[in-house]
Amino acid sequence: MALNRPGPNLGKIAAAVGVSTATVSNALSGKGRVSADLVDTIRKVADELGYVPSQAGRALRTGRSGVLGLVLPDIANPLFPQIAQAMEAAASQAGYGVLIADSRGDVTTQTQAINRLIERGVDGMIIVPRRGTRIADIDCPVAVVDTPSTPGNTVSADHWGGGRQIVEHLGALGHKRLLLIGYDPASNVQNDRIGGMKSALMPDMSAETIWLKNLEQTQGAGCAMGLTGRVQQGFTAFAAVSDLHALRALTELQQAGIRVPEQVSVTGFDDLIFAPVITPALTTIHMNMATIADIAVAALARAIDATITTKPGDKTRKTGGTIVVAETSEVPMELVVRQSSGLPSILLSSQSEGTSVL
Amino acid sequence: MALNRPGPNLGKIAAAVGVSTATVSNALSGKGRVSADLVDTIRKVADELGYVPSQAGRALRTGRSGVLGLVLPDIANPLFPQIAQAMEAAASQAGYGVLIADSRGDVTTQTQAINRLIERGVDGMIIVPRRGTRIADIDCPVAVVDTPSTPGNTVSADHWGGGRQIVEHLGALGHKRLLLIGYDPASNVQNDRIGGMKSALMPDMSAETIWLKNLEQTQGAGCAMGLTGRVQQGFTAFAAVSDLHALRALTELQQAGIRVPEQVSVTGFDDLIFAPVITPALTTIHMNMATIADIAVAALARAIDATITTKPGDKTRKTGGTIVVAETSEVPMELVVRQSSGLPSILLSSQSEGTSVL
DNA sequence: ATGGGATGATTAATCGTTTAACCAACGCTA
DNA sequence: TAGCGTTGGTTAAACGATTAATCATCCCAT
Repeated sequence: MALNRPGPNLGKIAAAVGVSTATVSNALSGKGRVSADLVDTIRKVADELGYVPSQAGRALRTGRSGVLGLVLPDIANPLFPQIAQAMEAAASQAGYGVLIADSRGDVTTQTQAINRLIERGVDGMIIVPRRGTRIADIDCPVAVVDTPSTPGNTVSADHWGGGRQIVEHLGALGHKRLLLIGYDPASNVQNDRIGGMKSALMPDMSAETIWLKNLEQTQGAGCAMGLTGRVQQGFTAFAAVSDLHALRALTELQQAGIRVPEQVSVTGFDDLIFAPVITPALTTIHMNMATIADIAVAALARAIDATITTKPGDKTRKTGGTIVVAETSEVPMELVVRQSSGLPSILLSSQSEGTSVL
Repeated sequence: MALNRPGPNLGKIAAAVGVSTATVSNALSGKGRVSADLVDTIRKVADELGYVPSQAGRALRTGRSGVLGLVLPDIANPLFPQIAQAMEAAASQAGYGVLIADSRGDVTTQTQAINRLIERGVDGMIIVPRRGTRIADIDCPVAVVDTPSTPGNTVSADHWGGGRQIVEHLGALGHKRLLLIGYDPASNVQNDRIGGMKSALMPDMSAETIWLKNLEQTQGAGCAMGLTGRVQQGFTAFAAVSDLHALRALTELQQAGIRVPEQVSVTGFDDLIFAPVITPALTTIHMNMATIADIAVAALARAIDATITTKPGDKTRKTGGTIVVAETSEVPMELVVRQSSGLPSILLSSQSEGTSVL
């Protein structure tokens, strides 16, 4: 049967020019020794014929597929678009394709997804881990993108530093009592963000932390957070570890008639798509995904290029489990001040109240 | 050089069992004629050796990569996670991998992205088109997922029907004056949603449509929509073509002290991740992405299997531009009634006002 | 003039899988 | 027992690109 690809191959070009396929290959790759004008001729003919190299043939010969696997704990995560977009851009810039693997929140599914990627012959993987992810027994270079405190983390945003910035901002505005809103206490990222927030508290400031996941276990998913009570208790700022939870807090407060930012401030994390367009626009921490992706892909590419130099015939070679390291592992986050954070009502009451209505 | 893959290949299994590689291939694929017990032996040995077939070798021989390309107009679109997740699931179910290509909103970039996919040898593509997308000159099966009114659409949600459902719901609640909120008047999907909404208006109902993109061109991105004025004009329901815009409307109304759903109702589209957790939870239209993905992938797989039967050596074969068709092209959407829609204040005022406070 | 580098191209092997074509038995019928 | 279909396997040729090894020139210095 042997289904032929529609386009021409090296042999066709070689025949057209009147040289050997090896020369064509060398000319196009610029590797061997080919005279300058022959290179030109070959390039031109290749273009005319609309030649596109067969990745399959190349992959078979070189043992490299030119494809990276992107393993995500849950594609449904609202942050995923940013990650996928940045990784795809960085990878295609570096000449790689991106194969996605979603584990839909399940560890077993994740293992299967990783195996499928290996079967597809990816040259490397970018893994955004979930607690419980088994990375050890993957036999290709792996870049781990989580948070600096995670062992083996290759590169990530400086979540701790982001937390600091948020609280420094709120502190500068004069907020004293903060409610820190996390979702999953088992998440490294969220813990780092909260940890950073706490570390930036000035002596005259205090903070309490709630974890929505725990709350939802008793009160059901999407339950109210009881923020009205918190406001009465004197909390003036609500700092969430994600814009999603910040939005949840914001709408709950608005619904209760509490004015943001006049009475209390709300801040998020990640600068999700809705952050700038809601009213009031959300003060949040922006993540420079492009930089993170560039670093991750570059580190991966280096590791992949390194494996190519291993001696041929070394069948017992174990590139396995190599978690790639990058020179920079922490990418700073950026505070984006919008309308949802402002002077706390305590301070305003000493001035004429309501002057800073949006 | 010839970098060897770490694992065993067909030859290794063949040597271990003492048969030819062809027999091993036949045994594992179940194609040729191999005795039942020999199949068992081969399977067992293959397992023991941890054999994983080389996709590169297979791809080279069969001309099929086992990979589908997923072309998206803009990964940053909040609906993308759903699409990617569903497509990945459907594809891996059908034995395909998914290579992503993002065009970051640009048509030129999209063309390049499509070309990269072709170079990578994808067997087929799933394209969520953008106006201006050139599909004609793609030489592999293509499934187009947009909206039924788009020419060449393979499968999509019944956006028109979804629009109908929303307005029927609002009509049943007693709303008479509706503001329909679109973003981009050039979007087929949005036009169908709006069209469906209008088609469900009862004789005693009226609707006006605003397009945010036009608004933003004069007033800047993320500008206010002036909904307070609309409420004063007597509009009691705001139906957006996306949860994102519904959220924008909702927060703007809440900020202005207008109560939802007591005074006015707000509805969205797509059931984005924040829809159920905000206050009030958003009434919206849910899209059955899994079904759409299954249909798209199945149609694609059929077309791919069909090309394999074309005679070998047919170098001039043009599978090109074949937009795949599916038996079902419209998948119904589902109304999800939550808290953001309710009886309009006009009706409530005849009863005791404020009884239905959330 | 002749050995020795460059230079420029070719030859042929190889990656791992699939599959058409062929072949050797074996059993069965005529 | 010659002929024939069936069963169970082997052989060998692809697929397309890469690259080590080889070869043929030509040039220049000794």
